[in-house]
Amino acid sequence: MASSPAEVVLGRSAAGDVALIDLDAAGMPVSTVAVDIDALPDVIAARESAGDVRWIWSDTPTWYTRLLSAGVRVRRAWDLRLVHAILRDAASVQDDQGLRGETSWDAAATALDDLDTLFAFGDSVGPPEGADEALAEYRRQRATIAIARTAGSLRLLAVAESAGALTGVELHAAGLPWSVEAHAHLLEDQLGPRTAGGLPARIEDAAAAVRSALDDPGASLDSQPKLLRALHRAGILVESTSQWDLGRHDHPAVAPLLAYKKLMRLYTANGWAWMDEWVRDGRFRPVYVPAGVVTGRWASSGGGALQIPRRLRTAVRADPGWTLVTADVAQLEPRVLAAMARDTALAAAASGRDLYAGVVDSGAVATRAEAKMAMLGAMYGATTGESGRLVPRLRRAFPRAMGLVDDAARIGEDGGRVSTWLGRTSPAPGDAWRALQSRASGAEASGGDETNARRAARDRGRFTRNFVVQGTAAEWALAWLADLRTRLSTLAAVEAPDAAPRSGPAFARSPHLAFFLHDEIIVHTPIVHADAVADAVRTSAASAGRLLFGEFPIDFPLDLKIGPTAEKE
DNA sequence: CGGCGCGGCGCG
DNA sequence: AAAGCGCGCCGCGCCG
Repeated sequence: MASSPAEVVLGRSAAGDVALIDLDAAGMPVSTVAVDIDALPDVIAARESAGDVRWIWSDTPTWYTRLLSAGVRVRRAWDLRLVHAILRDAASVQDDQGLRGETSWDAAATALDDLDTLFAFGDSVGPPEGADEALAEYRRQRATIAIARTAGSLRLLAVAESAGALTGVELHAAGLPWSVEAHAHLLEDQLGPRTAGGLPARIEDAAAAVRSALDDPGASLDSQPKLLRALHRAGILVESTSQWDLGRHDHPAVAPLLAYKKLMRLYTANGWAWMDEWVRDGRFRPVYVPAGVVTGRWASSGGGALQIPRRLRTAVRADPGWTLVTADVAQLEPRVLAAMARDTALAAAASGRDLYAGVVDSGAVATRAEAKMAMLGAMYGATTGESGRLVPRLRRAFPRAMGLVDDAARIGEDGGRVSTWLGRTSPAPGDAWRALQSRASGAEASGGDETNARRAARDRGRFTRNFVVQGTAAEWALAWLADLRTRLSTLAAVEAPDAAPRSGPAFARSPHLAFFLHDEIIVHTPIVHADAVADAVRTSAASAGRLLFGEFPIDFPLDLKIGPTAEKE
């Protein structure tokens, strides 16, 4: 059993430099040192090499971005802003510390644009940066967790969330190795040569084909209302201009229009302009926003990191002498659901490679496609169509798992709140929602009031239904990331110059995380370490499962690949 | 001119 | 083929 890390609070001191406050095991301050801001990276590096430290700070991007760019990496942190948000909303918390009243910690994350100026300690836009305020907030958080009924889970969540915050900053700093050559080749292949002004040739060709097929030389293809009218004039009676709607119609304009939309999407979302703006020195560096989604999932800002088309993944290329280890979890959400619900029948169906095949073997449905549709429908709250029709069969086969999501939905419909496995709690309904419900139950409620209220209640039920599953899956992924990050950091740097990465911070000279997307990771590694990295990826997945669910028999099989990333299917 | 809602579409 | 959850970003069109 490793001893607990030392705890050090970091914050601005009254004199304008940085205070490091060492805490004892009870969280009481035992000593304070003040250091000049320019000396901070060296001081922190020295403490890191002297022993295991958890750095307690207001906000990870604020502090860690500058440290990383000075070449200093830390192992552990406690992000007061992120943990505050968890505890503020957590249903399992008694707020006798007055934590919920400390609203200055509710401030949004620091904008990345501001990071360069933050260490001037001027007018900060983020949460309090002062060491005394940070210490007081940490003591509130510690005490709040200690008396919660689920102290162990909340502490685990706080630590995992903070490790995620470190990882998010590191992912941005390291970036995803991206070949502008491969990307440009794909663009030219699909769109034609880059043009100085006007649209690329393939897009113009498709547009001309559409207008010709519509017999409408002036048809606007980019304005939805105008396009809809043009389609109607040509006798194509679609209700929308979506590709699914269009695809159901058999008209010579449909194929070129779908092609136009596809090419236009590539051009506007991930074309040359995107490349120029987001790829620097062979790296795509999105801004990751840990816990940016209410469920605890990460969001991203800039570059659309969560929406890189699979077809563009061919532009992800390791540096010379390096390779990529790509892994994603097969059916993470239903596995997490099985474990949360302690549903041994679903866990048994999930055992091995493919959960959906296991569901078929259980006899609940006939085909893999039905199993997938039914399971997604159960977790998302489908009520109509084939998905809605199949869900009752899952209810009979897996009553515990389905009972868990059905309960979550009912609580949401009633205006209640639900929590993830580790205790992240969904937000309470807003005033408008409450007003709608009480108006509908009043004496002079109209039929319209009741319809609207019922629809809003069901909308919220679908949200809370999904919240418990999506949020717990996000917790599993955090645990996976955190454990993997630690394991990777123990793999030695490679000294061979031909295996040096082309760009990036110091820590990226050895195997490191390069991408994360909900249930998928990409590690950039020297080729000599690829097998060790793959082992670490698998081991950390197993470890994450045990950390959350103990000995409950659920496994989290990975699709893992060493080598160039390829588009799926 | 900027802000915002919407339709549409990419990702899990 | 799409429906049920969660996102971000694009262009358009409307508003002030």
